Amino acid sequence: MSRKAQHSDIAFRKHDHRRCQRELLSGAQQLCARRKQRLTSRRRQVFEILLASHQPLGAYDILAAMNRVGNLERIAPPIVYRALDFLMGEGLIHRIESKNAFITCVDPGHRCAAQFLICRDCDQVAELETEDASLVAAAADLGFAVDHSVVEITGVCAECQKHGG
Amino acid sequence: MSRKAQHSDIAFRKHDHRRCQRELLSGAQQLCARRKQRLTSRRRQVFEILLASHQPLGAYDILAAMNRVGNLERIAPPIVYRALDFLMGEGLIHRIESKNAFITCVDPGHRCAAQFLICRDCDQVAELETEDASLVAAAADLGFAVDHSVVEITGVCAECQKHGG
DNA sequence: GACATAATGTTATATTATAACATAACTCGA
DNA sequence: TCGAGTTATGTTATAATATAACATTATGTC
Repeated sequence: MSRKAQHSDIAFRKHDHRRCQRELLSGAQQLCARRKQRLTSRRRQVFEILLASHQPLGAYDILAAMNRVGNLERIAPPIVYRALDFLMGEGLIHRIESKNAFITCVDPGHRCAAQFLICRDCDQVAELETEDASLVAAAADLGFAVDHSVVEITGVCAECQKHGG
Repeated sequence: MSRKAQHSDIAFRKHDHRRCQRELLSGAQQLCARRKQRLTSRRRQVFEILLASHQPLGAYDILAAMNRVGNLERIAPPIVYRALDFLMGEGLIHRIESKNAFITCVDPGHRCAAQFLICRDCDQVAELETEDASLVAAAADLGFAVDHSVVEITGVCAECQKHGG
């Protein structure tokens, strides 16, 4: 079994999510510091909301979480979208196109195109970082210069297959 | 060079688009007839608008095209979305998630997961039908049952690289 | 033709995302 | 430390995408 597979199934296995969160947060802080980018409190707030979630969240879910904190402020959409743009720009989160949602990157800094396995039952997402050699080859054949790739596989994870029937 | 590549680059090469359209339309009619599905005039209208386009179109672009025909009727969004749902269900068109847009399938009936190369300059899309073996293997490793896959590669096609600089 | 079903039409509204501009906060050199 | 330039945040309004719910019409079948 490949390293990728070991890596990939984090979302589909029990693990210490608390620790996972702490590590990703401090990793993000270090990464931003190294790049002279500012992980401001708003940006961190959005990042932490995503970290705390086991599922991808829509921008308005994040917005609701921010407004739910019982305080007086009423956050508006652009604030969330701007924080999301920043976090995506730094590779700290990914956008799941087929769900209009966002999720933390399991391995920021490691700049390889991500691929996602999305369970339509439990809504969890596993991030892989395999590379599709045949697709890369086909693109090269056509002289197509790749910028960005979206690979999102929807289905049912092993756990949900057991339970769901 | 593989069959896929010969197939795939249709969108990025000169070809007889008229003939291409005619063939896809009659193919769609035959396919629906065989399946006892009704390619009604509304559905065909939407399909033809997509066929006539060299680019993916948003639902509201299609809507505008339908309302532009100088006649009195004012079509509303659900009509378009329902036709799109039908056409997707029959595999006659694809949805491009990263653009919220729709495009005709170059090879309906051939039920293999499609992959797209999307030029961000000219907005044209090449449909490939390669299969990502490593991803399929990774999914199998995890016991993940694949339902549907979205593979969308954005970049710049060969033609636009020449012109654009 | 009468019934059941499928498709279309209509109205209203939900969901996702951004434009445009005002204010505040940080940075850095004088 | 002041202030000019820049970056980030806040605010308001609205654009773009998509669906719910229900009324009407068309189609197929007996």
